[in-house]
Amino acid sequence: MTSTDPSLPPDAGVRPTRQRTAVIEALVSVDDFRSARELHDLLESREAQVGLATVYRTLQLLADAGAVDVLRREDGEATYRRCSRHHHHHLVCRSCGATVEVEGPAVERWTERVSSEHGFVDVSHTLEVFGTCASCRSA
Amino acid sequence: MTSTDPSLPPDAGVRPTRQRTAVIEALVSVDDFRSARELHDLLESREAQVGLATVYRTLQLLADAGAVDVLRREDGEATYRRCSRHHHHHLVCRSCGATVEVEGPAVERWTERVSSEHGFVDVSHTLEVFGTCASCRSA
DNA sequence: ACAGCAATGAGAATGGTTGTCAAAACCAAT
DNA sequence: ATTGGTTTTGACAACCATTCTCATTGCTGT
Repeated sequence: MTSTDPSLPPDAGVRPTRQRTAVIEALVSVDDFRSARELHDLLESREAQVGLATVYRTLQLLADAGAVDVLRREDGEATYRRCSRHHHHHLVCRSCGATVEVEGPAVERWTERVSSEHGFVDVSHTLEVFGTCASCRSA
Repeated sequence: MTSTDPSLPPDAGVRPTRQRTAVIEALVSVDDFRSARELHDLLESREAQVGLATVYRTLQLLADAGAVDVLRREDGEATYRRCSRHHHHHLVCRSCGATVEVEGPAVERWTERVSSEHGFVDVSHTLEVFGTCASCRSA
């Protein structure tokens, strides 16, 4: 099997199967945050034949590898999106779900400063911005 | 603004019952994020006799009123904490769960700027910082 | 081909959260 | 106090996302 798949990490013991490829392609084609069930439905409509459990497993794999970002909706349901590898945040339209990746050096600095002021080490952070995008505003 | 009165807002139709008072007192006594089940267990150990469903309902009520903050753990479970009413963020120790409320004018400005740059309106944001606090570091 | 490990699928199990609904508590006005 | 109407509660069922189980299948290197 040609390991030309660009999205799976070249780690040992991880095989690029038909199912995993299908999940990744689904993620690439819809460039928005989608839940596992939504992705599974999409795959079904494409006759891709992937079990729901496998979708979950693959998403977890990708999330651990840092290939997708995980975002929780208000109700706690996890959604996934293929993302660039460098650190960034999201601007999410709460109406249509459109997302924009944004960087915030100021935020990174602020996080650093505040956490060290309080004696916290080994810090990470989550930051998501929700709003109404331009097209949804006029619509 | 910062009413330290641990009571419900004087909105019409909302009654300060024994159960609601108990939930609020539990929230006040443990000044950390706790899940509904954890709070329910705590109430039971205090012989407070409050049904789990009522705990959920009360927490939702308080969250809607802005009297408590909701934070989701990694696994998606919702946790609640009594908080000051003004806008702030949290510094959370991922080892002991201790939380510090922090303010970030720089973050607020950045959020404003970035969202308007992308044509987003009516924006809100979530920002949580996770790390290891000083006492857990030395322990 | 063979052995061994990885991956899958189907369904069951788990667990947080919400819904249902009859009973109880409460408030206001007689 | 007694009514009458509304709110709240509790026990349990229902829901739903996620994980687990495990027998079966697929892949890989020898």
